[in-house]
Amino acid sequence: MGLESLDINKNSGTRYQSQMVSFQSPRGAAPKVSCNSCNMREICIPMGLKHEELERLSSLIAVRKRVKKGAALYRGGEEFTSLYAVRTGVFKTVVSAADGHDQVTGFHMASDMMGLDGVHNHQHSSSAIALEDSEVCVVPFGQLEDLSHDMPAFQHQLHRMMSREIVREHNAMLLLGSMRADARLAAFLLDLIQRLTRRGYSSHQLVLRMTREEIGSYLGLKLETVSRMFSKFVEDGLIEVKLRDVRILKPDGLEAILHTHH
Amino acid sequence: MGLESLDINKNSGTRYQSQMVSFQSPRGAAPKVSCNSCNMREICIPMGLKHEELERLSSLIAVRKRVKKGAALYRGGEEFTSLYAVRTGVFKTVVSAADGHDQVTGFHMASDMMGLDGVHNHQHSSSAIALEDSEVCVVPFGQLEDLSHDMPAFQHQLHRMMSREIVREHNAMLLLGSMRADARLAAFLLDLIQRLTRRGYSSHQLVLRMTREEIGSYLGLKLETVSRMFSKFVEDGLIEVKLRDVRILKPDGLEAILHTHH
DNA sequence: CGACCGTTTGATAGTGCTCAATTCAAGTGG
DNA sequence: CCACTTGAATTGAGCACTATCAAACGGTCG
Repeated sequence: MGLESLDINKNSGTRYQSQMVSFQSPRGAAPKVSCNSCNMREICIPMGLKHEELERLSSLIAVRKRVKKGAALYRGGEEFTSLYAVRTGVFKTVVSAADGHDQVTGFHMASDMMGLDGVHNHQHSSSAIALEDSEVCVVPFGQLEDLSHDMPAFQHQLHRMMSREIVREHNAMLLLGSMRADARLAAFLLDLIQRLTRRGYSSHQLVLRMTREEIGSYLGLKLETVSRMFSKFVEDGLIEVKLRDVRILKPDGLEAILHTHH
Repeated sequence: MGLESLDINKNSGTRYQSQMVSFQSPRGAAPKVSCNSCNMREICIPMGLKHEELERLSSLIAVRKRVKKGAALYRGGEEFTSLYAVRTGVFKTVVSAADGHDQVTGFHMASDMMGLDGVHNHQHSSSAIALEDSEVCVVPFGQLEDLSHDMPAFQHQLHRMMSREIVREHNAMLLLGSMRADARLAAFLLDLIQRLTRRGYSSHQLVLRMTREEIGSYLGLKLETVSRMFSKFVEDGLIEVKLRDVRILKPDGLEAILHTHH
């Protein structure tokens, strides 16, 4: 199921992913960037690119940017200039309805791309908020298009990323349009675990970086309902929950919920 | 609100849009294609392109394809080779859940693009079904990428289309995640009318090309609920409904529903 | 004309929301 | 260091909304 998500323990070890940040540079500075040495290169933009292409991509991504917890990387309505690849930390993206009420459209962790919705109309139609102190790679979109002119493989990679976003949202629509509360939360947890596992984290333990309310907003549920579903899963012995800490005891049990009720 | 939709009367005149098809060619044949002479060129792919660029695009789109009512243009799982621009008629796109149960992800009318979800993984992740006898322009994606190499404006146009799809789905998520049944249907009707108006059709009258069940699938509601909401709008004097024929009496009244309830 | 599909409408049940109170964790300031 | 504050999460009770089951109607097309 194409959902989005949070962050978690590295295997059963330390809680924060500080080990993923190989160096700390002065606040707000622009550290030298190399996609070659980034341990997300296998699943980030560089995926499948040749060495020379990777070099040129690195030269493009000259800037990283730090975003403190609660701060916005960009906001709806602002001019669109760049895409952003999450390097460390977690973000939520939210769209605002006419009445000012927000809805979370995704959670984004290391290697995830943000900002694609801004290409149309050259302004962001959503906001990206850091759920913890985070760092992103800044990818100027104009230069990205220039670069892709004479690098077909790279151009195609860009198209695949945009298409993946579309597929992901199709799945989100399927979830919002046809699943019950328990199935929504089960799908959410399974998606989360899957994405974390792909990044080398534990496949049975995770730390939620977002509130129950944010989960509910993403799943189309109220925060009380999310809390109740967590409690139900605990009662059924499927998971263990201590606030933001979640341990998956029976992944198959969660999987089964997706197929119950139609 | 970025929804999707059906088809309708041309102003208050004839019901079908046969006048939009300037010539009829033999069944299954590949009629000569010219974006220049297509009356959708202002809002289709060609939007904003210069004359020379338009010529090269036309040469790319050498084939049109007819799809009979109820038939599939493509199905989930099939190999992805081309994008499709609706020329006449209406389509629905549907994704299938693991349990075989479907969900409509969009309705597509003249000038709308379909198939973008197939770029990722090179296979279609949804199906496109014609809701009436229709015709599409076939756009081979590989050639489209080739063409965009040396035509920056064209490349950017492609990116904007993909981004627009993402924005549209964000709005669909907002609808599915936070609106009540009446607001969903009101948003659906308003989106429909807006899209039809942009294409030169009446701004207050339309013909639904899809069933109540398909509308419900798209809006995350059961067909009975859709029917009841129609009846409620009629009672309130907002619209007139005679099966598939809908007349919008008070657009502002529908608009107001979007803002009621929080 | 009859069969069938789509639509409408009614009665009832269930799911998730609303409102409200309580617990818990993590600050903050005296 | 503890009292206080604040924000998040849990839990309960009642209700609103939508789904479900069922029946009847209507339009279309063989």
